[in-house]
Order: sequence, then structure tokens, then C-alpha cells
Amino acid sequence: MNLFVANISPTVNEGALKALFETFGKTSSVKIVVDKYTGESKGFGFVDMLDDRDAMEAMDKLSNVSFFGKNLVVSKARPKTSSIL
DNA sequence: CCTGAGCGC
Repeated sequence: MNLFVANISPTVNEGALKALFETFGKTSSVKIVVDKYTGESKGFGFVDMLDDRDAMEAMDKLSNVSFFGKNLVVSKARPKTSSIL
């Protein structure tokens, strides 16, 4: 399950985020979104977990908890913005 | 920045 993680502190990198979610289960990929042009973190990212139960567990346990000074907000990711609609 | 990412030599 792909999870959307918002309100990520700039001090958090993908490795730290992955380690955090790995405490609940296997993560297949972690992505922190950075601005294409400025290279700065947008403050949100995505964590793809192999097991849906672990994903929901992580979503529940990590939502609104302080991580590096910011309260994480975890929810199910939506499909990436499509150009076609 | 609460929903990303790769179109060039």
C-alpha cells in the first residue's frame, strides 16, 4: 500500500523515514518530494509498504506523532496527478 | 507547500 506522508521535517531524509516505517513492516520504497527547481523538500512524501496491514498499522501509529519536531500526517496515497482527464 | 517522478547530447 502506498502511503502519503505529510508535514515532514526538512531534517528528515528518506533513510530516516524508511527506518521509521520499517518498524511496522517492510517498505518497498520511500520517496520524499523535493521541488524540481529549488531542490528543497516540499515537506511531504510517500512510503510504499509491502503489507497492507503493516501500512495501516504505520498509518495509525505514525499519524500525528512528532518526528524531528513535526507532527507527521499519514494517509493512503492517491494516484499521481494524471494529465488526462 | 497535505498527493511525487524523466525528456536530452
